[in-house]
Formats: sequence, structure tokens, C-alpha cells
Amino acid sequence: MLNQPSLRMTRQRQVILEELRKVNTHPSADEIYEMVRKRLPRISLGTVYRNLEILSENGEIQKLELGCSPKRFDGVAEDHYHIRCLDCNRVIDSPPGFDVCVTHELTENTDFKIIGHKLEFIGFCPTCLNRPQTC
Amino acid sequence: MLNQPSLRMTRQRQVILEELRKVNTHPSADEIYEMVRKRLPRISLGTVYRNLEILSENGEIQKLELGCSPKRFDGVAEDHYHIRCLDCNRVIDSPPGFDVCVTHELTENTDFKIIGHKLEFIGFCPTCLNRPQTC
DNA sequence: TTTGCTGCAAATCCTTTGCAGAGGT
DNA sequence: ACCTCTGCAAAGGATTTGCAGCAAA
Repeated sequence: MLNQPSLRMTRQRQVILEELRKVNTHPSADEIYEMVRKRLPRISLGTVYRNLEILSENGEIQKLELGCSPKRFDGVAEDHYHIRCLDCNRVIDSPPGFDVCVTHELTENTDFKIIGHKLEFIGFCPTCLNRPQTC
Repeated sequence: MLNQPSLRMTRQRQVILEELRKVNTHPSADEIYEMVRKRLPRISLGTVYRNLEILSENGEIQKLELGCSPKRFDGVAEDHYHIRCLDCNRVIDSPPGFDVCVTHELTENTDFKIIGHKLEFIGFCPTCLNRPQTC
């Protein structure tokens, strides 16, 4: 879509990528900032945002389009589905071995050119399920 | 989930609901504010946000959990899918008559209690498809 | 009359951006 | 050397909230 500018693998970009790929918690930009700061104490939050944007534009990582804020990031670039807890917002990868068949035949019934879909499962995580109700 | 407080159908709440149900454009809070303001010139944006929240909590409308900001609202409370244009962010209801089968067998492979899913198709709307490229 | 609701404005949260200097290639 | 990238800080967009008065029930 865009002309690719020549990118540089700076220390900051490298560490952000490494730290994000260490975890499977789908952290927010701010959480990634805290993780990276342990190795690069002088990095700024703006730099983290800028690099997450660039890395996801280049397909190294994913910016998750979930219905919650702040946005979350995934070090696994390959498309896969997620399950989000409605209570604590924890996000996990959906396990393999279940069927999702979303037909794209849809294209014939609309003027839109469909290029994909976003699917997110919602529910409650074990922790929130077992916690006694607060009210 | 919560104890339901006794709600009042104020003029503001009524008009917000009416205006939202007139359209199928899935407007944002700010767009709804502009629509409602023609009938209630002194209404505030805060009131619009508060009422949209209350109405969606009570199942009168839907707050759409799409991967775009600002959030959009739907006067149709029944669950249905949407198609969003990646370019202009226009959102339309997905037409009936196509197959989506998302099995919830998923529950057996995870500790989460799955209660539903969010599915959004993405693509390009006719207007954006036909517009000459800007670059 | 009760108490949920409103308008207003300030605050908050998340994210982006302008700038001058640093650092990859 | 070139030019992208950085830290800093300020700006920006979207949404929430405190408060004193208003108005449904």
C-alpha cells in the first residue's frame, strides 16, 4: 500500500520486538514500555508507540483490533483468534482444534470488496469465574 | 449482573434513542450528538455519552466493539454482523443469506467460559474502491 | 418529594506529533 | 554523510466525571 521506507533496526526497535515475543499476554503499549524499560531505562513511551506501529505495518507483529482500550499487541504475526475475558480483559490465544468456518460468499451479496474478518471470542477467564461476586 | 437502578425516560434519553433508530449508519457519540442537537439544542455531549452507555447496558441499543475509534452505536439491539471499510471506516450491516458457522466447541479446549463472539468483516466500500488512488 | 438526570467544564486516558540532536547504514 | 530514529514534552481526540440545580416518577 505504501512505499516502504528503508527501515533501521535500532536497539530500541530490537528490544521492543524481543520483549513482545517473550510473552503471550498480548500487552498494551504501556505494558510493553514497562517491560522494555528494564533493559533500556531511557526509552520513551512515544518511541514504543512509534515502533509498535512500524513493526505492525511491516507484519512483524500484530496490533490487535479488539473492542477494548488500550490497544494490545501480539508478537505472533500469523493470523489467529483470541478469547477475551469480559471482566478483567485478559486475552489468550484461542486453542487449536475447533472449527471456525466463515464463508466469504458474502462478497456476492454486497458491494463491498471483502478481504477478511476479525473474530474474537468473549467470555470469562477462570480467575474471574471463581472470584466471589463483589455485589 | 448489576442491580438495576430505576431508570427514567427523560426527554434527552428518548430523543437519543429515536434518532439512533432512524439511521443505519452506526454513528459515533459525536455524530449522535449533532443529530440530537437539532431537536434539543441545549443537550450536552456528556449527556449523550451517559445515555448511550445506559441504553446499551440495558439492551436497548448496541455499543459496537469494532477495532476502530471513536466507538459506534447501533439502534438495532439484536446481534448481527457488520462490514467495515478499511479506508473510510463506513460500517454497514452484513446482508443475510450467507453462512457463518462458528462452533463454540471451543469451550472444551479452554478454561474460559465462552459466552459469545464478535465477528466483523473488513474490506473496501464501493466509494473507496472506485476512487482514484491518491499516491 | 425523592433521587436519578442534566449542562457545564474540567479531568482523564490513550495516542500522536514537532523538534533538535543522536545514531544506524 | 545521509536520513531515520530518538527523547522530551506538548498537543490531540475520545470519553468520563464532579457538581449544583432540574425534573421524572
